Amino acid sequence: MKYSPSQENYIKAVYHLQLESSTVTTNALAQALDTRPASVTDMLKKLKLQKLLLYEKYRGVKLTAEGRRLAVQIIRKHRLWEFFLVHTLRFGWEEVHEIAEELEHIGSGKLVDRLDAFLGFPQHDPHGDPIPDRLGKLPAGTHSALSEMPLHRHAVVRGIGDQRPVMLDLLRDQQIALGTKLEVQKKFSVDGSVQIKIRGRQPVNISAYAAKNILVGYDK
Amino acid sequence: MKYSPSQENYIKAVYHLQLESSTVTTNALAQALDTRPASVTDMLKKLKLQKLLLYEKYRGVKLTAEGRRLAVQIIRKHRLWEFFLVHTLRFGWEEVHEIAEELEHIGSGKLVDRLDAFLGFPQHDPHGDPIPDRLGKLPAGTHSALSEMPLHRHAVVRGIGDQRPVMLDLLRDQQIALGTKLEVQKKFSVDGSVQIKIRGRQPVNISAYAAKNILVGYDK
DNA sequence: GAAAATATTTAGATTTGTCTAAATTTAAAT
DNA sequence: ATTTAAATTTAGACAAATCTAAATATTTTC
Repeated sequence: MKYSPSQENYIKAVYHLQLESSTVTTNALAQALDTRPASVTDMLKKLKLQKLLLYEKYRGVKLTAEGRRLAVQIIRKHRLWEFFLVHTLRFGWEEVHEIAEELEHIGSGKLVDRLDAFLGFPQHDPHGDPIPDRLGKLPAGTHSALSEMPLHRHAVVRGIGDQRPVMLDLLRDQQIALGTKLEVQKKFSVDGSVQIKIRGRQPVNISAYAAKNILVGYDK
Repeated sequence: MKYSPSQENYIKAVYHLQLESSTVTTNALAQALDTRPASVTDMLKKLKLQKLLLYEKYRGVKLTAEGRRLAVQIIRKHRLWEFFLVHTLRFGWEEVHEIAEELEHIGSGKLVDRLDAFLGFPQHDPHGDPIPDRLGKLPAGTHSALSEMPLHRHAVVRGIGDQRPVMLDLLRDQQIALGTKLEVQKKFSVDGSVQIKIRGRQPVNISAYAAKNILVGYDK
């Protein structure tokens, strides 16, 4: 199936927003896509017909398996092109996003796969974001900041960014150490803080700064 | 100014057709663009408003200087991407046209120029067609494909694109060699073949493929 | 739990690029 | 020089993606 750039942008936006809260609102989409809520409603109806997402009016929206598959392929293209722009064409990492927004809509699957091979199957783009492989799988045992974690994904603390005593002090206080298993339950967009759950304990809040410096790994 | 892919395709088509006969008809465009004559008329009106072409109803169409500039930039992108696909990503030369049709509409001018530099400023694409430089100049007079020649201009064979024995065999048969002086008398749009005249001989026909791979020089 | 505030959807319009069918102009043929 | 044929344009319609303004739901607040 072939989708328009606009449709692809909607699917991608839903995917990204779903990482922050599992069902996505019309307004959030309108803001992310720089468009009007009414336009979002219109498009959601079309995407629902194409079975790319589940949508009940006033109830928000979720991707179907097919929608997720599509989103991941678009993200794969985006990140591979960014890698290409920075490492092959020597663009600065700040300039590549906009160009990749266009390139990600180029159709040919063979093109992406050849590009992937040419680049040496990179696992992370220039911003540190993981690049899905041909089958949509993220690099195994990925490290990413706690602040970047999708909700409810089980993860293990693998490293600490800021290792100053003040930071380690905070971690000790919260009983977080290498190997601690946790999941993000909620994200507060006001200040970027996250609420995490560790089995057998009460949920606790972690500031945006700390969350950026707690590196976690997860499988699949 | 930013133009839609559709507008760019029209401009490109006019440019190519103008090489065959200096004013271009509605029907020829409809055929080239695989669309209806009525749609062509509609679009020509819009492109005229944008001053990309000169159009008087029933009288056919011609590019303005600005239209020509745009066409050359699109062709530049197309051919650079084709070169990239064949030489960097190792596609076969038959498969690249379709993908380049999409890539040529990517906006960023910086992207094209970086790509050009990365590829080593190639002067001809994998089909032997000349690649305009950043300023729209074709590789210095000396190397233009026979297929790109305007009618009745005197030229001299300066190089051969495809140098395989099968090609050289054809050239020997037609008594065409480096230094042969010729002119194009007619172009057949059906198959892209050209009729050439060499002084003291009968006119002969050269296929589109061969014409693209016979590189000729002419002064100014 | 009703009123106020916010979020979402509908209704109707607009723009871009396309189409079909009919009308008109130009070119070709007798 | 008419008539016929071919090419081109107009008129009116349609789908995609968007918008504004108004109507309706939902959520929040008191």
